[in-house]
Amino acid sequence: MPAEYTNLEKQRLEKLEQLKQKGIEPYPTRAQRTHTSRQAIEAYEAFERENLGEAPQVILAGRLRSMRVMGKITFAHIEDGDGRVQLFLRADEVGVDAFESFNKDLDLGDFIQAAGEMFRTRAGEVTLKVKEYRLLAKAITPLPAAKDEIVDGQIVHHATLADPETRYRQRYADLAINPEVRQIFRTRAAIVRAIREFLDAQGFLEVETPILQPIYGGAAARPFTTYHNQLKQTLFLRISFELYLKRLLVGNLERVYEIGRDFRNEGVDRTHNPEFTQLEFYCAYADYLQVMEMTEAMIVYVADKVLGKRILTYQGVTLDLNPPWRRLELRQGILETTGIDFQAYPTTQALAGAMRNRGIPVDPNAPRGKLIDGLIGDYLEPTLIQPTFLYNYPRDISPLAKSIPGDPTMVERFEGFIAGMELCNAFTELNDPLDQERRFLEMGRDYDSEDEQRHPMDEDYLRAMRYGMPPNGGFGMGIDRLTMLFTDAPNIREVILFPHLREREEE
RNA sequence: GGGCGCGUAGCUCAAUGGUAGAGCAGUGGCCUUUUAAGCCAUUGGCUGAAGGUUCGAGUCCUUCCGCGCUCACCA
Repeated sequence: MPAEYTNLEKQRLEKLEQLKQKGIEPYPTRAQRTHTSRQAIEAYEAFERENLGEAPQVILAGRLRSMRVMGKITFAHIEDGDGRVQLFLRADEVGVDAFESFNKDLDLGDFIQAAGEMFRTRAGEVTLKVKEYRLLAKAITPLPAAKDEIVDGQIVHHATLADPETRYRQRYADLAINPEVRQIFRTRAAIVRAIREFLDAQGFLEVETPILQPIYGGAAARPFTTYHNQLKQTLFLRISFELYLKRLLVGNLERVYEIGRDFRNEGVDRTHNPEFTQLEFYCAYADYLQVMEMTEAMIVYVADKVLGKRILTYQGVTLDLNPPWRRLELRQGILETTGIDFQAYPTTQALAGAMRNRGIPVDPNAPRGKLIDGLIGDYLEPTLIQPTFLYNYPRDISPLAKSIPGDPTMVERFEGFIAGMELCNAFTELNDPLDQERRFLEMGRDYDSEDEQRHPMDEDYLRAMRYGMPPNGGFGMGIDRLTMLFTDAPNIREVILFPHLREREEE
């Protein structure tokens, strides 16, 4: 079904026709460029500084972002990957026809290349004096923002694309006109790069494990389901990497990590997207306290590398990433925020009673661990603004973590919180195959009775563990949320290029 | 899924139930150092969709679609 063109698009299609009639190919196959905008400006400044003989001759390429036609001369700006540079055209230098065509046939948003000599205008801007230019690609649809200026190197928008729906659905347009959006994704890439550097330097091996899995596990989320036609097999998109990465420890790979996509068929909100990027690493012979220290070191390494600072502002709040982070025992934290010492209420009923006494609503179907988890989310998590490790969790919400010696009800697990947001989750990994089997069975029983969601028994994982798994510490962290912190993004969608939105009927 | 809010020109936004407007960009002019260039003129709308109330609906009511916030859900 052909697109319905707007009036503005029809005008541009007419210009396209006029160009063709003049023998100008609106989408030539090849382009030329000798300098980026920044390189050209730097080359000219070097020429000025060092009194070189001749001003630099350059060919620049980029997108036309502004045009000021003033009779026999025209000023314009093109934008490329490095920034913007001004073009200056004079009818008597480019030729009258080419000059007229530049003013009439080109539009904001078109890609062009321009050749000439760099100079500095009276107003002081380093500018390309165009001898020749060539259209590289005609834009039919106008970019949604048209007016902005550059003040002290900062782009000030006077009109912009603000509607979040359009920004996310047409991210290409958002990126094309909002340089700060491009910057978010450069920062995101830098974060991932820095994490790799940090882990690689410590002898970790980066691996890739299956995304399509016959049995999902490693987290408590509902999965997406799919189907392999030829194998006639139902498959799940992974909800975590954990069980596959720990199999690798059985295989004598002592330190492994993976950075990749997880998929969870759950609600969508400010901090949750159905697919998100996760880092998980597993480190043989480490426990959760060592992982805690690694976490601090890694985050600080990334902050130094990416931001060049360890104190950042997130949504108006100053956050200090300098280690050591606050360490707060979960039991103590819940006691302080709710007045409930869950250790004093060892059964679901006793804990539920204590909660009701304090006016805290209780889900009658929730087991004890879920009640405690609820207290964390509702009362504790919002108070954890500065980086905090919450540690020692109840066993029954942590089926893959190892018990604390001498306390079978609790496990060696911590979660890292910043800005009231859960950032990471780690534990001393359970490596006792018999205990693990018991936990799986308990979970199956639990989920059978209360949850509609059954956690499948992963027999191959148990078999792997029976071969012997070294004691190890494991770690998981959401890259999207770390990027939110580092880019001061209020919403996870700001840091995902193409966030999932409900499908909309077009036309 | 519940509650609240929003949806008007390409973009950003106006418009007591009474003729749908502005700025920007677009179009036509003038202009040889501008930079949100300026000046003159001017095009552009199925007001998210469908019903209803009314003499009359962008505005009130109902349903639907989409987005945002929020609650619920979410080891």
